[in-house]
Amino acid sequence: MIPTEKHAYQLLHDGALAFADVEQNGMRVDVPYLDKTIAQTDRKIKHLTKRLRDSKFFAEWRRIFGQKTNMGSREQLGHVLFTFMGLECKHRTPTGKPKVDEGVLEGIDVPEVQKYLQIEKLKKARSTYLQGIKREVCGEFIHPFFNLNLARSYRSSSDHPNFQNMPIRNKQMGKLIRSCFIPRKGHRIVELDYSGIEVRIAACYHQDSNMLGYIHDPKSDMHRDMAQQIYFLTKKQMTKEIRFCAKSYFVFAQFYGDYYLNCAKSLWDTIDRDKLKLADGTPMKEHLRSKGITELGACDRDESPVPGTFEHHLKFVEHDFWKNRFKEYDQWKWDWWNEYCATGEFQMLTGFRVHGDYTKKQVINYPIQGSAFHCLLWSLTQLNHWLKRKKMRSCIVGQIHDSIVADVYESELDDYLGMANEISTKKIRKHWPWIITPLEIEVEATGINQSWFTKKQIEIPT
DNA sequence: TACTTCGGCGCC
DNA sequence: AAAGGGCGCCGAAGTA
Repeated sequence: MIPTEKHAYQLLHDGALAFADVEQNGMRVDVPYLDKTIAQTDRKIKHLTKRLRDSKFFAEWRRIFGQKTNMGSREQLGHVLFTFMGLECKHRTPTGKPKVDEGVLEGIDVPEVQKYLQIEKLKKARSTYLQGIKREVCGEFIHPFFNLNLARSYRSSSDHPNFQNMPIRNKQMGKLIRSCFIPRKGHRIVELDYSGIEVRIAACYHQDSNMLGYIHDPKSDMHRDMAQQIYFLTKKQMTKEIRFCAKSYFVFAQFYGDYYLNCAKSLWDTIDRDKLKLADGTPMKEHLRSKGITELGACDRDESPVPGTFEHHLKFVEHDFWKNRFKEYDQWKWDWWNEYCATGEFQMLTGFRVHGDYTKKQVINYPIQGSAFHCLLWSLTQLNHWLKRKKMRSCIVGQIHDSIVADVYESELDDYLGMANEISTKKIRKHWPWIITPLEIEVEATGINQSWFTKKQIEIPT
């Protein structure tokens, strides 16, 4: 069956009804913890702010801005650093003002600037998350909205509060915020994720033979191979951290349409920031030096890269990536774009006919992002339907693009996981035969009555 | 006071 | 040839 627009409509209709259930279910909040944490964070911010205010650095700041002094203003901080202290401003925003973001400030060797960053992190936690959650608490639940009508890519979005951007990468911040969320009594929070769904769905479009090889062969690993090539490593020298860097800053960046200059720079900066080492402990920069690479390079798009620089190497890696390794994927991107240019529209595998004014990257990314999300949406809808039909105590409480968050009753865990696995990896492929790649899920769960922060990977019962 | 824009930052 | 895809929310600053 080739999906048609009618099926596409039905997907969103049923999805919207399922989301209404999810919104009504809501996520339980540990209100005493939330209140305690707001007060605590408040105190921390006040304390750190006072210390910064008493510094010589801030006296200078106040001398410059007088009555208008505002410690929360990055623009003012940038002015102090780049105009009055004479530091070189290397990065500007699209409107030409000095960039004063975390990346820039981290590279400035002034203790007060590092204090400022620490305060800003806490303010983000307080305003966007702690107070944002508090504002929406009703009883002891929040009921975030999940929208199907806002994202141009045909994904979903979430608001009031946005459930799809709760901190997790920064462990400290993740703990602070995710500890706010707890399961219902006698339940666990169970989160299932599609593994690499975008890569797999992309392959359903371009059908690149090398990519399909990677997806089908469990012993192969695209990110590991790219890490080895980027950093000149043998399999034995690899670490998880190195693989993660290659995956985030090269492979995914390339898939989204980035190019070697940005990739080279972020990969290079990460080496020092994360203190990357080989498996045997050799520092990464020392290793690269032994391979003849001593510096990043100018990263100026008007100058061609100099041999011996990391930038020059990455240009080669990028070329090899698209012209050798994944050349059929590369060809598909052009064919897909040209087809759009000729007809003014493209059709997603999930049946959406998309027309309008789009850039090349949008034309290439939307069908992949959109269809990948639609797999999640279809699975969530089926799973929700099953939970209701069986009158189970477990319920779905949220969704994050490629994952489903549920509040699962102790004795229903195995049934829930069995059915979730059945629907999201097997039934979906009967429903959509265009999915030519295997789909897999991973599951993380908290202990009974434990907060979302404590989730750990668990096995899916067979 | 109400609104918009910008820069920034959290997530996939 | 150009040069990071998709979201929502925050505070600062400017305008009406």
